[in-house]
Amino acid sequence: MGRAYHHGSLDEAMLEQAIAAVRELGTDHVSLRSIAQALNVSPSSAYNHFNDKEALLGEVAQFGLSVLDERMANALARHAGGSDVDARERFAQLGLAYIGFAIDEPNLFRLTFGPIGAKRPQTNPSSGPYAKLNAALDDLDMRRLIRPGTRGGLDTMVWAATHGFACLLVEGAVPPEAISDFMDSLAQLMLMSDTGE
Amino acid sequence: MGRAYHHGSLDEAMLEQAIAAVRELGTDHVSLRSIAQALNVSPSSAYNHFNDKEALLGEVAQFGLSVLDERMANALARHAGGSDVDARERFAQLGLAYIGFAIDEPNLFRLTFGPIGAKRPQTNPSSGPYAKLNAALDDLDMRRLIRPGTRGGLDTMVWAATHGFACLLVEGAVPPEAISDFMDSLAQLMLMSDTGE
DNA sequence: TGTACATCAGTGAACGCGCGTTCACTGATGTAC
DNA sequence: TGTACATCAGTGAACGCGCGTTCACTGATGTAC
Repeated sequence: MGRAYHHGSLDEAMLEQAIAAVRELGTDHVSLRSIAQALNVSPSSAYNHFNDKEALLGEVAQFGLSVLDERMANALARHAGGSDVDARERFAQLGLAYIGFAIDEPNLFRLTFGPIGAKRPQTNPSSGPYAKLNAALDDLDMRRLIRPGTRGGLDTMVWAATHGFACLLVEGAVPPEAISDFMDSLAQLMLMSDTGE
Repeated sequence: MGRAYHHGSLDEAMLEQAIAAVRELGTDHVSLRSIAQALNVSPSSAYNHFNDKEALLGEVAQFGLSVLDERMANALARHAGGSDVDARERFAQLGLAYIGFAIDEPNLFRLTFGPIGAKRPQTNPSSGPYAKLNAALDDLDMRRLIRPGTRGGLDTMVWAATHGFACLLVEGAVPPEAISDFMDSLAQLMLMSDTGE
């Protein structure tokens, strides 16, 4: 029970607490002092592990990105089949994972794609959300499921559309009921018609 | 020269000062006190004109929206012709106006579409940026320039795509050089091919 | 035209607060001999 | 196994700050008679 003088893993504890605080209160209402207080630790102890407040928030942003990436990976895994229908479904689920992240974690979403998160160099450009989107598009393209000649700008386009929709959703500019229409519209624009109807 | 005891139009002066401060520093670094100070007025005087800080920032957000709307109106006016080419050009310029606003006024853009701005009821749903986009799409649709059957979700889709691209641009996730590719890709997806190439 | 008075946009002091960060320090840990 | 010592993760007090908001007030303005 005796609280050790050395915490042992204060850095991890602080990051976890910061993540919880951002999730609950939003980045703007998180302070180093409140995090230290929540851990029964002096306000200055944070400086043994982080350069400053922004460094800690930066790690929270990175965590947010990893959560998004995990959600997208799960979405892919859930529809791993080899058929064209599976490929379509994977693409759709990737977008829904992105949007789901924004809905479930609005504060994390805002931090991850806000000024602090954007400043971070992405960990690995060959994995991560953007790479997953690109791979899904390549897959659709090889199957000749996207409109011929449109592959070029499609990654940025889909990324922007999905990200923008998620932003609008998070700020309440668009209601959640609009999600399925949005996904349908996106598929309709970029995919070859499947049913022929 | 003698400074009047009654300022005369302190409310307008404060709003102007707030706009300037947001533009320069970003919403997070604007305080009521600094605005009062800049106008050589006591910190409490703001409360004769605004309920609280958020009320003032809300008006700044509204101003931001009006700036965007004006830019879009100008874009339309610059290409008022009656041909199909003009209609296409109007649509494209509408998007570029949106993106240009984000680039030229990143802090205003963030405020306008952030939590504070989104809380505001839109002044008039029948004018404003969204209505302009809708009208431009209707125009294209009547001219049979958009892919048949895609009109339905297209307003939300284009709005999301443009907004998302602007967000990515503002946070530096995408370079300005990507703008023209983005616009091309958007046109390619939703418009009937014009040159037949 | 002159006077009494209500109005209300300003003042300035204060409340009470939390913030990020620095600094000299201390005490627990672990290693070298 | 026992001791000396370096390390460094913590402490706690302080610095210096700006913040939003309230409050009793005052003095300029404009209106009614």
